[in-house]
Amino acid sequence: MAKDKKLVSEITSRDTDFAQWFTDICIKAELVDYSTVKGFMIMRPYGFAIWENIQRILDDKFKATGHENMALPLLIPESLLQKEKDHVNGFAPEVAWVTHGGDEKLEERMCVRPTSEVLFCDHWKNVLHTYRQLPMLYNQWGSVVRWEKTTRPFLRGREFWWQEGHTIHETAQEAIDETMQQLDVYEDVCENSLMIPVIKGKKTDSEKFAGAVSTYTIEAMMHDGKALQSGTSHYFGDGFTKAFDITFADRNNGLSYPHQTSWGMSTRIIGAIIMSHGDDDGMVLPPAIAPIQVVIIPVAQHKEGVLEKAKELKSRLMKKYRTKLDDTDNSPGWKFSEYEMKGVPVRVEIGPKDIEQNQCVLVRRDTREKLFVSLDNLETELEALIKNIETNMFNMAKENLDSRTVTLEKMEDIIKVSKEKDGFVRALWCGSEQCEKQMKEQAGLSSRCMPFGEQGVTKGVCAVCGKPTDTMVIWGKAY
RNA sequence: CGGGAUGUAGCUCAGCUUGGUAGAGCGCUGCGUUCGGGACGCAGAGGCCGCAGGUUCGAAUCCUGUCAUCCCGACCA
Repeated sequence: MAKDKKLVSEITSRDTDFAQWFTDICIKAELVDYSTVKGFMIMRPYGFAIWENIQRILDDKFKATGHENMALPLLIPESLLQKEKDHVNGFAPEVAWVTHGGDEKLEERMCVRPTSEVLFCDHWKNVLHTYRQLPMLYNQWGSVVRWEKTTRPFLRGREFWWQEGHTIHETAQEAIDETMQQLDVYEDVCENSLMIPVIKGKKTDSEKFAGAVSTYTIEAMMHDGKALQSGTSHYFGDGFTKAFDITFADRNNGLSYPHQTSWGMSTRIIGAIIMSHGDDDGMVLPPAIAPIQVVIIPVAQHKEGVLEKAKELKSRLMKKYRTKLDDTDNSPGWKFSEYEMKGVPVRVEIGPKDIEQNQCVLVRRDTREKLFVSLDNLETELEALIKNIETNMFNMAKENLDSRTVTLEKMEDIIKVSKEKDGFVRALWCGSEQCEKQMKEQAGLSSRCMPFGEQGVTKGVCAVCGKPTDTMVIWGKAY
């Protein structure tokens, strides 16, 4: 059969309507369901299993770098939210308010946390006394609420699940190092576990977190050329700790304000996985986070010996992989499509013909290539195949990123290119908010980040106003 | 928050113009035949036609209101 033919008619073709394709996958692959409250999604077991696997990887890395998990209240009294001026201005317009307890009106209304900076500050104020307690390296797994006007599964919801790391440090430098370290953790997880290449950099002032001194980001490019912020790390300096009057006895027996960070990654990353790797037949999941890594499909399972052999393979593979044997009475063709839609990295087919020849068929999800493998070296072949799949997934995503990134100098070229197709534009910027605004109005592009490393090193003039500058910016359309 | 559209079975929708017993496909249940790319036959279950008023002998259908959802813009992890 033709390789480019779409197998599953229920999924809209990716090139026909990318947004609809994405929604189809979320629903058909049973990742989420809509709830009766707009913007609040139900994460179904398969979708949640993906999140659990991501959580595990992140959590291990947080623990390895000395962080501890804890849990803070869901509600924030209005007076507490008000304490840091920039922060409240940024979040107040989009919080949900609790005004009553039972039938009784509350003395002070409380918002459902949109993020927990002020809660951590309120806590630190009580427990921090001496430099000997620093740093405090905390993380919280939970959900937050932001009353968004438009919502989409994973990408934007009124409630979303995430982790938020919050730390305080004795010195500014220590906090800055922490900010960078956690950004590197996110980069590592994206590139080495999720197989999504990212661009690491700093946000411009207009794009930074409300209340932060500086915000850092990893930006990924989706298959349609749009950007998705995949993780952020903020350096707060002592802005919050001064606003909350958090002090400690320092090494000279004076009172000092600690320096603070926060960093987060959310279930939005699942959207990034879908939109980076998926194709017309459904998801393509990175093996590291796939709830099912290997699915065994018996062919003609009613025939003698087939199911027994399939079970035997399952018990062998279970030792190393999350393995599922589908012995329901759906047809093999139905099963093929089902697990392709769900993005299972490797399918093992075993039927009477295979058993005769002591072999099985391995089919990789990313390329759909078939491999006939002797049952004697199944494990070694499978291990190599999975490595190969991971490399290929990263390379494909990288190729998309590279081929859709252009470096431009003149505004007219930027306008022209951004009208033709979505992608990243590298262009110099003088640093003024005015020019950033103009880029948005004329070319429809927002600044994604000022990239680190080689990407950022250059000299020339601002693409908008022509002033000399050495600040490179990645511009793009964002989700 | 502005502009547009849509609410009928679990899902996708037909029926509404011209009022008169609630429909199809897919999915679901049961039995049988199948099984190497979403198999087939037969039998079944499933509905407050978004909600509230009104007109009428009679409303899914006409009128008014209301709620919800989706798309496009402005705002956003």
